[in-house]
Amino acid sequence: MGELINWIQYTKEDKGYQRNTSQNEDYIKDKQTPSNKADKDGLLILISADYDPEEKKTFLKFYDIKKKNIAVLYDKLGHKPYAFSKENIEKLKNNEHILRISKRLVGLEEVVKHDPITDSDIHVTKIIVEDPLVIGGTAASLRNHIKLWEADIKYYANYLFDSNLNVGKHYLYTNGWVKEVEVEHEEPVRKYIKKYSSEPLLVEWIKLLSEEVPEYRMLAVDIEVYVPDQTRMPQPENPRDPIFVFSLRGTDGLKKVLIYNLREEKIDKEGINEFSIEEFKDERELISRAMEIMRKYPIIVTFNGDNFDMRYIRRRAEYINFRETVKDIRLGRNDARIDWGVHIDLYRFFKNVSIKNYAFSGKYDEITLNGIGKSLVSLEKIELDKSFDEMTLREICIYSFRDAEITFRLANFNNQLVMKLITIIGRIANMTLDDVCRLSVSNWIRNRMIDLHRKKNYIIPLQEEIKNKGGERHFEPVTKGKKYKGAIVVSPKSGVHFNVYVLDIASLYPSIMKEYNISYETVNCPHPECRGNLVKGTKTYICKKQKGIVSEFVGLIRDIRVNIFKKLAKDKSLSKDKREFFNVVQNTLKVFINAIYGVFGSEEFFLFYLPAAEAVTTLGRHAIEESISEAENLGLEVIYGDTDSFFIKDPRQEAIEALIKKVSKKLKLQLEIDKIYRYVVFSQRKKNYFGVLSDGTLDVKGLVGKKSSTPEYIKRVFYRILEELRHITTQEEFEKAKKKITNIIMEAEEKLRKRDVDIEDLALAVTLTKPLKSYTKTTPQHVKAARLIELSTGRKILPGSVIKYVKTVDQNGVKPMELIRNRKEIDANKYIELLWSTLTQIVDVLEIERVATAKSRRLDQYFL
DNA sequence: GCGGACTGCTTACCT
DNA sequence: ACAGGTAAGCAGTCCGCG
Repeated sequence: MGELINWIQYTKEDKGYQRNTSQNEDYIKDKQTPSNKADKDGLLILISADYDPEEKKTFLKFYDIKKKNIAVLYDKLGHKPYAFSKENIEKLKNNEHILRISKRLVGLEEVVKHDPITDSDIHVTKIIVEDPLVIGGTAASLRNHIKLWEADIKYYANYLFDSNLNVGKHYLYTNGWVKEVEVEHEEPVRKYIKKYSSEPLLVEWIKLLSEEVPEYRMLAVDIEVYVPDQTRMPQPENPRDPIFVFSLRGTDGLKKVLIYNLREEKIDKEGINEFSIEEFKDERELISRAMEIMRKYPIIVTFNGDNFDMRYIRRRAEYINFRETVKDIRLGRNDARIDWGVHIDLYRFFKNVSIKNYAFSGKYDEITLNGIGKSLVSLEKIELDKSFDEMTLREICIYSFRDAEITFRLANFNNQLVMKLITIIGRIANMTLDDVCRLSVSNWIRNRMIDLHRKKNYIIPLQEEIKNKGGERHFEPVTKGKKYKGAIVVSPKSGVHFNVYVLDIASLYPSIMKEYNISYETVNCPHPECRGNLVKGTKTYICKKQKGIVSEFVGLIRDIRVNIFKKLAKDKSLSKDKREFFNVVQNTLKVFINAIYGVFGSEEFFLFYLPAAEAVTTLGRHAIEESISEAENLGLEVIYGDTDSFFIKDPRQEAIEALIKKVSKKLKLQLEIDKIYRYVVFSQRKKNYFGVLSDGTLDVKGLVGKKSSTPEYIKRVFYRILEELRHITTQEEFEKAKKKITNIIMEAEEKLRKRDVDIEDLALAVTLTKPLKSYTKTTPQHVKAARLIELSTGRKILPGSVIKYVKTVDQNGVKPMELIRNRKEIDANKYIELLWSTLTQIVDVLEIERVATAKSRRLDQYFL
């Protein structure tokens, strides 16, 4: 391995490990405080772990804060892979499958575990083996032949849980061991640690989450492959085309393009000062040099490197008999990891819906380098109007470097916000950074739940065991195909309403899970004495004796967020940077809190239990119904409600305060004023309205004019109308605005009729959500358009791509944007209909009417 | 053979 | 591979109609 991994020799020599059966022995020998804060010698942060199949050991990857390198440490505890069986030892000893693997069997041990479902201690057999593959991963593995518990947890994850290690935590290295280290905290943090000193669990979390996240040394990498005829994309699994460009951009200021000059072209470097160019005469030299540079960086960042860049490098090197040079790139089925550090694939990270919607509040919608770059760091790809064949190598270098630059900026903007996020998620989930950036929120939560089970010595139940608890479904879901009934939506009172307060129940579902002790083991628990503790309107009962593991976890992280990190984020005695950091922490906690209910309500989730999920929504419906009726008792007028929030028209201040008190007392839930509208406009449709908030900002919900698929032209008319409405403060002003709005509509319609609109602005943009082949039941318009693109250009349209098409007068009725040649093809009437149907949603309520039919209409035939 | 009523599919949104 | 509820447009089907 590389020169940078200084400590590997300490550990690799240490082969004579002993078997250690005590599963809870600390890796950490003792606690230590660094004598001097400035001296960061040996101060490490755990960021990753993996299993070395040759050494048959787990190794840990630490980020060395001072050296800004990776330190690798191999296992010294003699930890071994294992799983549990409920058969007793004697019986197992003679089991044919155990006999079959006896050579790789380390031992069988009887251990006591707590079974959360029966709430009792049970004796199980721990099957300890030499190699994780004995447990799972091959056809012959034990878990495919005998019933095992905890047999589908990655071995290195197991290792972290059992060794009491936590990803993202600081450790101190001395004499071949790492020790847990007490890092210094700032005064406000210390204050909280003191305040909650009677709750050790809470203190642990405060400490863990407030530790500093280092500034990582990283390198962004992007490669280009030379494909002679542009018709095909380079395929890593068939790497017949040469890699000819590596663009590299590092946090230390490195800006380099390495190019294999396969055309023997004189590259014009004049005026390029953004980066330097290194030329190579041979592809192998290029790859060697690129790998040499890459190995100097502990963190490699790519955009889609798992399935393209890193994979192609490895496969191509193998293809040209150059495997040795790239053997420290390890390809998995769906990922590419690097032995010398951590490879972060930003494509995987940004694709994650929790990241997209919660961490970045949906600021980007297209998951491409261009789309995300544009939205988050205001840098776009260089547009290509010709193929590499037709470009000079100079042009290709500039093009390629831009990609590396965007990737670099995505990883580095806002003080490495993305890396902070990944690290904090790693801390909360106790998951390696490699896994955090590749896996979804359900895996993050699963990982932490497994850790919590281990720490409580709970055996993790099988999905079938949870299902076998039984318990019926009590309410038919409203939506066909759903598993259980969800939230309620109260029909809006249509019309214009001034001075409207929106109240919402603070984190409704998580609060319910916490307050009502909802967890897979506490809902329909085994204790006869809890059977009377029913969820209203159901036969579901909830445990009164034990605190549920899920409930406890939600409660804990919710408390930490609300009581500590939200406050730290606003603590003026802290520096701006610190406050921002704590704000990222509290937002990351929010991601978890928001996702927990959904994850536990998902059938695939390993702790899914339908009666528990149903109990949450049932209690949620009660909560909002009770809140609304309490509001009405206080003489408040409720004009709309959805799930956890309701709208009150022109309320008395005291009534609101009284309501908040009442709900807090009666339901143990916190009502909050979410927002106040100067006015809000409802049609009769649910989840569709707009309003102007007290600070004058426009708030549009659900209306067609807001949808990403609506043509730009119609959107613009829509927002122009709303802009007219935005300034209105009184009923009288409404009347005046109506005239203006009518004019806007008439003008827009006239332009459409004359087809006096840019074709691009008429495109509907609809996402293809699955492969073209799998639309068998119907052929939606965007599918028709996508097929036309494939037919005429030969380009393959993949799921996730946004299809832009226009409505035409030909027999298809649609045509992809890029194939339109003539304005005459456009079906103007369809667009006029579309315009009206979009605007109806705002205009209806304002009593602006559309009178004549499309054909006979003239401008003066509109009236108010 | 045609058109309206209806159902189902698909997407994008809200909480 | 986090949930359910709602709106809207369109595709496809059924049914009545001398």
